Amino acid sequence: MVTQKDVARMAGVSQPTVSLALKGNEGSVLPRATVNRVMSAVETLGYKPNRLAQALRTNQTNTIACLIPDITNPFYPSFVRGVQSAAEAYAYDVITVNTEGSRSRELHYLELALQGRVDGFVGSFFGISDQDIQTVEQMEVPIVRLEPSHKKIDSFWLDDVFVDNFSAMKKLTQFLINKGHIKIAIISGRGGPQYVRLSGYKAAMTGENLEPRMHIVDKFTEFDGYNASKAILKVSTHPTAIIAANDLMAIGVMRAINEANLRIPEDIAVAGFDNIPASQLVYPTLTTVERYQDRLGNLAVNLLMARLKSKEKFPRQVAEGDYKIIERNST
Amino acid sequence: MVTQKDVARMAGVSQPTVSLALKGNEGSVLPRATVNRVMSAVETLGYKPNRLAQALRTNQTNTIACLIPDITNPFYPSFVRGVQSAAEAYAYDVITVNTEGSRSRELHYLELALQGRVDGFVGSFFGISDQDIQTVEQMEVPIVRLEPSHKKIDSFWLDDVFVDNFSAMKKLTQFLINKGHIKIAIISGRGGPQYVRLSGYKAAMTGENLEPRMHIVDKFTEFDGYNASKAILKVSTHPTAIIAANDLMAIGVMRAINEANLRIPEDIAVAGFDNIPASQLVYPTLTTVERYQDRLGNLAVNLLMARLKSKEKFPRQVAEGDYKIIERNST
DNA sequence: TTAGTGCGTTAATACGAATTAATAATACGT
DNA sequence: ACGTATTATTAATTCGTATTAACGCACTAA
Repeated sequence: MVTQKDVARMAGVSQPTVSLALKGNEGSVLPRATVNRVMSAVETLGYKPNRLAQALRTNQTNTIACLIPDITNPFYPSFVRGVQSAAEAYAYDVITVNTEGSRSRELHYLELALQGRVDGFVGSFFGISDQDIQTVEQMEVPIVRLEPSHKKIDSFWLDDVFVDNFSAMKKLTQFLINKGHIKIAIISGRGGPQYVRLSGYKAAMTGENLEPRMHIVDKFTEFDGYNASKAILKVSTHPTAIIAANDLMAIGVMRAINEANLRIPEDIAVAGFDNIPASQLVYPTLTTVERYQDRLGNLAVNLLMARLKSKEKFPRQVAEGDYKIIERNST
Repeated sequence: MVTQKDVARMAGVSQPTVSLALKGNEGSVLPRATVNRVMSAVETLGYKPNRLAQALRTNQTNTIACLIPDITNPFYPSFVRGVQSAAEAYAYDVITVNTEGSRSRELHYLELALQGRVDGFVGSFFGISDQDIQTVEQMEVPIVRLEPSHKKIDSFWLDDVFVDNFSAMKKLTQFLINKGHIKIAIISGRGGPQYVRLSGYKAAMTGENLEPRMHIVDKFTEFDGYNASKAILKVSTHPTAIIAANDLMAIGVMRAINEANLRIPEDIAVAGFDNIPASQLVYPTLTTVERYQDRLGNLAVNLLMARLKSKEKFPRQVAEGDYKIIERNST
């Protein structure tokens, strides 16, 4: 492995000179001639700085960790991609980790920072609750969370990016109401983002004096959506529209409707949430809500970098991401 | 940040003693009493070893890089997951990188090793061709590639995992032939794995004295499959089965068939390749080929670890992964 | 008493780069 | 020619850990 010492020897200077030359501080310190000599030695030897050594000395790893519950969940890859491409622009590396959404694993991976492996975190923290914020605050490591709504807490280390799931779902519901639907059911979970979406739905329905029809599920796969709608369709006065709190469940809903020999959207309209890749591959294509995860990833990294680059602490930042209702053929 | 020095001070010993105590080499060197003293100091101070310093000293980062063309391509996340979970078992971290399948980016990221950031590589190398193998060989860094077929090359650093795409596609074609199909078309690209699959199809067809009907595409999205089948369906003697070289295209094919008011599978059967999540969400569900990417990820990491743990060079290893035809409702 | 033998511990050093403080070299003014 | 300012370069040290060689001590055997 080629080191600065080797470069120094070849250029006829000392190691510190090489270090200075490489930093390229606007010709103020080193004369151009020396820099050139060093640079050509760097070139011919193929020197690459050892980032570990740099990190050890400077206390900066130029690496961030991206924590997500599950990379095989179709929602996350594009978030990760957004994170990676933004990080790359800052010359940062990204370590992506699956936490399974478990608190202990999340806390475990936060130790990466204590091991001096990463400078900060970006990601979706399911398990870490308010009581852990103390712990996190003590670590003094910047974290940017991907959250389902605007949360007000005090912190100098926790920033958030979020998409307003509440108003997104409210708007989606309103969209169906405007299409003339009265009997609109929702299938949703009770936790995290799903709770927020549920509230959005409720707000829209009660706002129009319509009766909410809520079907709560514990898990959120296609199968769960399928099962829930089986029950919904049994009732003779079944709804004319079903909203699922995510696309996977919505696709399950569509299957159940198909099997009941009803037509989509003529008999029952269906809408989902997330705009996963599969949503435009099903037939009919699924109306859903796009959250621009890649942009969220970008946004998150930008917030993180602001904190990493700044020498002073500053109060928590919260950035809101866009959403958009994608109208397709299922409504 | 708590260091060994701090622990040493508290335990009333020197830093090297702490280092030795932590290594825990079967009580041979240090007496239990000292070890205990150190350990309790570690505990109360919450000491975490600085992996950067360790890496600098030992020349081992306990980190591997996972290079893939695109994390948003549904084929890869489960491979990545397999890699991560296997690596975690070895206490290795994984840096996942999108290469966009470009040779220059692949080569660029291989430099991570020269920067002392990773111990080895796992992933799918599209761009790196035979002439680069020399370069790679010189780097003396272990690499495990995910390949579409068994490749014979000489190397002490390049291992491969592969699924036999040739026989998989041959078998899939045979499966359709056995169902009584005579006119079977294929939509495929010409490069990489798609070429291998094309060959498998051809072998099966000519083996049964059937005329291959090959439709070559340049890109492999749903849209490309859709377009290609538009052309196929125009002909009055259209095939009774269409195979697409991947699921995305197959789903495009299904859409085209739907729009032509033909039934799947009664009028035309459709089969894909990859078993992406969407393949069981479409209607009808898609017959396809599962390649167990997570296991491939595991396998790849195992090969890599074998090389990392061994002190001697040994000849290239090639491991074959399983595949399985998943029969669903589209055939 | 002396040399020898383990045993437990530590001094010293290295890893590769960054940084501070200091020195060497040169230029400038009188 | 001399002092001073300026510029170019480097010696020395640091980051946190691992490792080797060496040290000191207690104990045994002669």
